[in-house]
Amino acid sequence: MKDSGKKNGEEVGVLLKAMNLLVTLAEGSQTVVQLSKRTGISKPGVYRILKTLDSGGFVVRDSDRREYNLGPAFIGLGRATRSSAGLIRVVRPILREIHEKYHETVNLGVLSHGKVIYLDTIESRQRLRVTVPITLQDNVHATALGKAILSAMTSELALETINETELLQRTKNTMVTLEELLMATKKSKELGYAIDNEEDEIGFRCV
Amino acid sequence: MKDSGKKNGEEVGVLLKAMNLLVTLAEGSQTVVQLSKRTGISKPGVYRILKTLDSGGFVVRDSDRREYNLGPAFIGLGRATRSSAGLIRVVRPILREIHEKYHETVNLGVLSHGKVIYLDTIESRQRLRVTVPITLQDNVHATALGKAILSAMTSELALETINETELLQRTKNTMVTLEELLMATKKSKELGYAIDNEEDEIGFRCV
DNA sequence: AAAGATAATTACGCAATACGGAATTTAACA
DNA sequence: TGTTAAATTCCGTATTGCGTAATTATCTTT
Repeated sequence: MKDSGKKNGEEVGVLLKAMNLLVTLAEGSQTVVQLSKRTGISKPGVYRILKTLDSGGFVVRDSDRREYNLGPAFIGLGRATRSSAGLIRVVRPILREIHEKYHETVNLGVLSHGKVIYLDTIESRQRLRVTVPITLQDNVHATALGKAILSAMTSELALETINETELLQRTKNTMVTLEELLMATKKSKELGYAIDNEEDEIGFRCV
Repeated sequence: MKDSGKKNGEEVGVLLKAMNLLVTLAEGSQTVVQLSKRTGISKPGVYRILKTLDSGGFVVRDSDRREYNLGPAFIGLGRATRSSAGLIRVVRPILREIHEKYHETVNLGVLSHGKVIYLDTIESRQRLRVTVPITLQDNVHATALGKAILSAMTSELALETINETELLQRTKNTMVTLEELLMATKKSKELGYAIDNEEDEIGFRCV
């Protein structure tokens, strides 16, 4: 509901807004008003940006022209990215193996500017009630995957990364101090895995 | 080397440029200068936009920090789009079947604002010499796929679609007049398939 | 290792652009 | 048909992004 296109140093405001909208859209189709409320961007602003993105196939409109969705361009760009990265092809079999073993949802992610961006997911079959909407990115400090990545870094690098992010209090269990987080990271390094105990969202635990 | 961020009606200029850059990047990693030349956007402009996209994980920089690539965000957004579209899951087996039968590259695409956006591709094994770089989108009028799509539409809709695009002369075989194109479309409708006879790129034929 | 060349990055002042409040049109619903 | 809520357009203004030119970093060459 607040910052959405704040220039940090020399970045382009509209673009930040556009990316914000796209990331928000990844969670499901939404109307102009909904997006405006979620992102804090003015209604005409959202409208203009979506219109532009639409012209490039980056978003599409529903049959009733009210809700917007991510467009076909992302499928193409996603493919292009995968083929240039090559990572997923290598890692997917491993994810699948883990999934077979524990029958729980398995995530693959990378770190980018203090956020965990999910690259691949194999969903649990026994999905309890609701389907979890696809999330594009999450905070490093409040997810098991994020902390696992941190623990695999040199401590200087980890520190630098943590400094890049705001330690938002997502739930009452979220670690919001640098000390806590570094401690947890160290522990993870010893254990070989990391834990998220309802730190990002109540009702979800993660290993 | 020319138009890149021309506003048509009420669109956001920088965004058009950014999309242009991303589409260009889909063809392979490139430097600021290369992108500037390819797209006609000024060097500082390219730099600013890439910097912004980088901050959102939409592009990444090579290890030597000179070349830019599409970023992990597209993998996530691609996944999100696929799951909401559901189309590919249905169509892929069919593509594969065709591929098995003829051992040639098979493409799946949709029409978006007068361009064919490629959603999925199964590449030919016997790839002659070079690997064809992944293209995100092509002109409707100069590809077999584009013309196939046109032929499946009502003629009014096809006409409307054609009017949306500039009929660029890609090669000496490209159809640049409305009449030619409508004629070809009609023919395709009868045949059940469409042909691209070196109309988009010399050396490539397509069915 | 120094010089030359090429690319990345920053500075900066100006014009265009994107901004958002308010008005208007369109659509959904009762 | 009337009512409400959303989409879309208007419009004056300030901001933002723009591109030239200067600077710094990086790669090449001898």
